Amino acid sequence: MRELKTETRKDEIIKTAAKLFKKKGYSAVTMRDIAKTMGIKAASLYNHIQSKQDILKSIIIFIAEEFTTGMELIKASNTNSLEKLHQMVVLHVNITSRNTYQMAALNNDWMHLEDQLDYYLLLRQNYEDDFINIIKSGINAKEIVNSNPEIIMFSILSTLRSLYLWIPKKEDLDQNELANNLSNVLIKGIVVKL
Amino acid sequence: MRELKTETRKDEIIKTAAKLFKKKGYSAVTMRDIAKTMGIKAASLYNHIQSKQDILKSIIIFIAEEFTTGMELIKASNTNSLEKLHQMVVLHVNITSRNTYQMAALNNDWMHLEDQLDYYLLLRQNYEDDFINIIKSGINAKEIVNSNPEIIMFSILSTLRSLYLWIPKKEDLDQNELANNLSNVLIKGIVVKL
DNA sequence: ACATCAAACTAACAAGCGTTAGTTTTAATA
DNA sequence: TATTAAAACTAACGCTTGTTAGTTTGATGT
Repeated sequence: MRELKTETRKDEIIKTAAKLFKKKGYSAVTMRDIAKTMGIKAASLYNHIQSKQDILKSIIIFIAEEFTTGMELIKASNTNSLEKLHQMVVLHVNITSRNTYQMAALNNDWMHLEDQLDYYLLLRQNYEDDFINIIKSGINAKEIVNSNPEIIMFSILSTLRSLYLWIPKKEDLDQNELANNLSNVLIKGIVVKL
Repeated sequence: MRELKTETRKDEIIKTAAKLFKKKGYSAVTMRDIAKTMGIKAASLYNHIQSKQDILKSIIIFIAEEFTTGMELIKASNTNSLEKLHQMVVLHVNITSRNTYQMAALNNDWMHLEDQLDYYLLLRQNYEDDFINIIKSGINAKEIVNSNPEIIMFSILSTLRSLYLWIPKKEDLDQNELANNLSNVLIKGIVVKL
């Protein structure tokens, strides 16, 4: 009889692999590294996964689709552009807090995807298109300064994409406080207004 | 008689390697990849360099020391904190414009340094310490908002460290314009003040 | 024409890679 | 207790890796 497990052995392998990928990158991690960390032999991994590539795909596509889903909700929300940007900060803080290791792989190892590379690039392009449209709407509505929209997107997105490097060091800080501080800095800047 | 060459064969190897490291990461690039790109055999590389590790070290340490030198000049400059932050943006735009491939290796492959890892980490730590001290001075002088200095540093530094991903796509944009736009967005934010 | 020397070459190595095949262990079910 | 299935194991494969040793090439200066 088939049970409903909370975490399968495959999930453990993927989690362990993601942890190692964050530390050394996909290419530098061997199947023997992953196995040793789990206290088993490399060949045993293949009872649960199809290939090393299969592990990378599972990690990256899962997260990429979470971002896509989140962005759909933000687009559908009935709010102004600045509020949408705040929701995006919350989305990134939330996903990154729950998946620090996986976020490292998404950011650094996506180019090692094989079959799913085009699909990943499509999701990423759509996300960036949605992002820049929110910024352009904000400029049109005179909520956002009339600066180069690409520079604005680049600046904010770079910070959000680097969260995975920073969140694990600050486990005490709670998600809401971080998201609020961060969107304040990103949106209002840091200069004291006179 | 020894000539003074503008670019040695070793420099060409390092430049070629950096280009490939940016595309696939240090671990995924083989000596045969580098050689093939240059139209020679892998063994020939060893007439000019000591090891693969030697190439990585040359790339990363050179850039890290450029940042250290730049930061010393900024610290010594007789200006307020906001002006120092602007100078840091200029420093990053300048170094990144001249070394896009090398910046990728610095950001993504530093953990594969062996002998020089501790030295690199020291330079990075010193840089971040100097950075955060500038921010704290700005807060004390009431030039910068009294927000969490670590969040401010993280936000700005993430953007500056990601410049290498973005600059090569915008070869038309000139350095001064980019630096000015960027420090405006980072310092003044993006919200329209009423 | 000859010597020199940098920079290429061929050939090979030992170690490590992802992966497969077939076998044994383990623990729950009938 | 016997059966079954999941999940571990051993052993090995074909290939790629960084690197070395020794040799040939080709241009330069005397």
